[in-house]
Amino acid sequence: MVHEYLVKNNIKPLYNRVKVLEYLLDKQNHPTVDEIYNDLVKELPTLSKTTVYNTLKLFLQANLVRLITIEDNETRYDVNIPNHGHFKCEECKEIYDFTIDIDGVETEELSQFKIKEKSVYYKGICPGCLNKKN
Amino acid sequence: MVHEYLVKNNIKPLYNRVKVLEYLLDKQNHPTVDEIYNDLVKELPTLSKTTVYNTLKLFLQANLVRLITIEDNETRYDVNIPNHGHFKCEECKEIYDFTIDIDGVETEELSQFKIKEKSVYYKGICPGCLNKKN
DNA sequence: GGATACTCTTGTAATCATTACAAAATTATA
DNA sequence: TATAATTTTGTAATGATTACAAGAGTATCC
Ligand SMILES: [Mn+2]
Ligand SMILES: [Mn+2]
Ligand SMILES: [Zn+2]
Ligand SMILES: [Zn+2]
Repeated sequence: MVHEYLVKNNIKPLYNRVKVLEYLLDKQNHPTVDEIYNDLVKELPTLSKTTVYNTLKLFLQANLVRLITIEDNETRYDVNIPNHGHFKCEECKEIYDFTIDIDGVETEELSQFKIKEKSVYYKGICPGCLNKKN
Repeated sequence: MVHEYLVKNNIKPLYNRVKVLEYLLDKQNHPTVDEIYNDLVKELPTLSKTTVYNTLKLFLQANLVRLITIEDNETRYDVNIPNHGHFKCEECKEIYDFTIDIDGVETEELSQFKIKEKSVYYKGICPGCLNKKN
């Protein structure tokens, strides 16, 4: 449960925080701050966008969420699940998850480096959009 | 030679364009627009930042360069070389290239997807910064 | 419970990278 | 050389993110 999960990660489970994390867990949507804010403000009319930013920064520091920076002009957020990459469709802009065993790839060049985080982003066209083109 | 390389890619080899591409090829630096501009303006005093943006956009469309979006607040550029990933050191902020055979990784989940571009970003601490810490 | 201190939230203003745009300069075409 | 097309430039507009201070909420202690 989200409440306990926050406590376990040393984050006070305040109302807004629970709502933001629940949002990220429910909609596996890779949302922007604007999307999070616009959806949540319906339920939480006094919510401010700054709070969404603050909350996400807190979650980032605690490694509960991670940034998705496929595009240089849109920052998206995702719950932090290991061994999954992201595919962004150039047509419909949808972001798909896919499992990838990136830890299984050899990178002996980096043997002296301390690796803390790995990101894999693909771009292209999704099956749905490929079909529409034919 | 840069001049011919541009011609071959259907890009008029105008003076600024040659300079920007040479800059990217010489300094394997993964520079920001600001860094490119600030360095080149020494040689090209009338250069404008808009031109740097325009030129890079052109190169992107022609697939001569690619975006590096490791951080959400800094867009960097790199000459487009296949099968290499980027490691960014959290301490010194340096971005290191490393070779990675990402095409060798199985992703049968994406068998119906048309993949056009793959990016791999790691974060952590580089050997130099690890040493300083001890 | 009530006073006090601490933390969180909010709204507005500031910042900064990028884009839009139109005029000036350059280059190509005839 | 004239004319058209493209490129460059400088400035203004945009938009996402951050800074900041006041207000609201929460915890602690008596
Ligand atoms: Mn995801
Ligand atoms: Mn590189
Ligand atoms: Zn699609
Ligand atoms: Zn370092």
